[in-house]
Amino acid sequence: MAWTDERIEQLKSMWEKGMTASQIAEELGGVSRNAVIGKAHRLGLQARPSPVREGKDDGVVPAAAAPEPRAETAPRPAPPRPAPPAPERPAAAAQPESPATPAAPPQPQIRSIGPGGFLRQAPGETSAPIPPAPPRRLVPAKPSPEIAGKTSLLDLNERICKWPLGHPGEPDFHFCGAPVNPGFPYCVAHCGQAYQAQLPRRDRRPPPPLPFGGPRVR
DNA sequence: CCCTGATTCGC
DNA sequence: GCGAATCAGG
Repeated sequence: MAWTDERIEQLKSMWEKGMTASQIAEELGGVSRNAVIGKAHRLGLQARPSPVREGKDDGVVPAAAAPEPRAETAPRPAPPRPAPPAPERPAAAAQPESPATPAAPPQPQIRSIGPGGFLRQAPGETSAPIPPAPPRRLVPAKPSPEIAGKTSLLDLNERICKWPLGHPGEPDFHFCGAPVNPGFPYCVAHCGQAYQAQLPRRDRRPPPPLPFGGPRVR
């Protein structure tokens, strides 16, 4: 797969967005993680925090030695961590006890919950509109108990057995999940089922009689 | 083991 | 220039 201008642009963009070389390689397709890394370096893209980094040029660095800052080496920029801004929750509900504020008046107001957790205003209510609820943190849905601990479709990757167990649509449908026989999509046992040597015709077991007597002959 | 990026070196 | 092989840390 050639490094066309377009693919190089994609690589630059994804690399600068902080995607890992593996992710970029998978996204581009047709190239390995190493190819992406090699190309990125040849393009002079900014180095990323690497587990290897230093430690090879200095054969021996006593821990007590003066920490020489190595002016030659480019200053190591902080990793571009896209720190998610902590959503500052409007502290309306978190009001600490305020002496000047009397206890909240009882509000047996009947409200219903709209989609997304919005409080519906009662009909005819004259107060200011209720501000929308703050965005809620999304958490992964719990898997159904039938497939808890089983290998689901989303768990599949190149190193676990993809032999299906059960049938799609059934609540407990899942996949084998054992380590694959390297180079195959299945584990050794399921490779044995998936790939069978073809026997000479005379050695093949004749098919069992069909339960309904076989196709009608006229 | 898995992952990561850096480097090397034959092509 | 390319990228597999290798290294080495997390």
